[in-house]
Amino acid sequence: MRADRIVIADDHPVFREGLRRLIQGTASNAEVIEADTFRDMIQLAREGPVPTTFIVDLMFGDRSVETSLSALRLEFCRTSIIVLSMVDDRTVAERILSKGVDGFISKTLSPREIVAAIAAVRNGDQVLLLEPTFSALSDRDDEPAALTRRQRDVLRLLTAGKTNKEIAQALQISPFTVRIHVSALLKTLGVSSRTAAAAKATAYGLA
Amino acid sequence: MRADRIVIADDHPVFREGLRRLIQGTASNAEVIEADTFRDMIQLAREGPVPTTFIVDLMFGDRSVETSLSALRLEFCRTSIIVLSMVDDRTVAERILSKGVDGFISKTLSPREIVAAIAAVRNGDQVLLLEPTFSALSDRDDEPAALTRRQRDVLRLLTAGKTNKEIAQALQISPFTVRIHVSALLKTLGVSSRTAAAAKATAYGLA
DNA sequence: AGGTAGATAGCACATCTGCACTATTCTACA
DNA sequence: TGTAGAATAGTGCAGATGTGCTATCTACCT
Repeated sequence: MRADRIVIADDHPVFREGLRRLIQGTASNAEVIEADTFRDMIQLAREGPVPTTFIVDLMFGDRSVETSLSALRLEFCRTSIIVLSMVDDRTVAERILSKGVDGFISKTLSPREIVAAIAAVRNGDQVLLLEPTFSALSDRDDEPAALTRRQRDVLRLLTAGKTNKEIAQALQISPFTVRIHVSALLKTLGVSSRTAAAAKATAYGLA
Repeated sequence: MRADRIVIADDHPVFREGLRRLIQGTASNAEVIEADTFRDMIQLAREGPVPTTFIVDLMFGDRSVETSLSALRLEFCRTSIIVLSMVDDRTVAERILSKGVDGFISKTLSPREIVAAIAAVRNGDQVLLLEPTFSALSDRDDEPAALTRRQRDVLRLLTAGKTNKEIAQALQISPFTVRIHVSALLKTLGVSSRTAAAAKATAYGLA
């Protein structure tokens, strides 16, 4: 069994240190690395073996790392990502989780609960979400990037790795038409290549 | 809130029916659809609104649906996929989970536990747990498709949607060299386009 | 010493892709 | 009944992509 390699990123040294001690108390063989900025975390993660877990504070100063999570998820596909947050906002949590993060944990929980949640992600190899007062989830129909039905059809097949010709065949339309849809959805998604679109679709759970 | 649309695929009518009743007992407004083959499930899923949850038996007769799960995950990105299995094998579970499935639940658990696990996935939008005796996870170093180190570097960036030029810049090598690596990894992965490679990498947890 | 494999770099060629432009048809909506 | 938006189909063009070739350098194995 490969040793766990856990990278903690938080700009509060006290909290970070406390978390490190808590983790090492339950997983003594784990290698725990601390970073006080998101950038440092990436830097440290790229050195040496791929980390098994990221534990990231959502806010650094007044800046949220939310926009960087998709890229993090893409670059470290096999690493568990756990986001810690001071806020308990449900919509924020759902938005974060939709980026492919494995856990969203409130810092307001007790240390024991936080550690238990982290351990669950690490041991169970999956996901979980916390928040004390979560009940039902929202309708999910939150703006899927304003793609038309046909564009979504195309995006789905594109994300599956199909070429324009294959998409045309699958949807029984002309390859020319497929290109129109591809161009349109690239513009909407704000990217300039189909592979980037596929990456974004995967990261955001679109398609 | 959109109604849940749950598709159950299992070749044992009794189990299927029991599961349906259990689910409707806890989520009375859910639309539950039954299929007795994997193929039927896909067929039913493609008709009407996109399902919110798939609950799939791992084995149909003596045939495993394992190889079809990646395709399922790709086609239904926003649908929770839960795999049920008679076997408790840890390595099998991990292999299945690595395909992007949201849950792996043993049929040997009590009905109440199964329903709770399914409800957790459905409500929590993430979440899943499984197997009573899971402890540590394996080393994860199971043959990453025999790609070289450099090819993995390239694949990782490629999967993130980067162009050859961007990859070259990121890795500080020539675009020509990037193309060599791309060509090589395409051949190894058995695909013929970068987007297909990205799809495969995402589905198989490579990169 | 010789052989193999990986990483590097380049060239040439055919194809694919993304974009700009035009144009027709159909549906929904005011 | 227009009008707007979506889907359809096409052409032309520039740039990106994938493949096949050659070639050098390093590391490792026999």
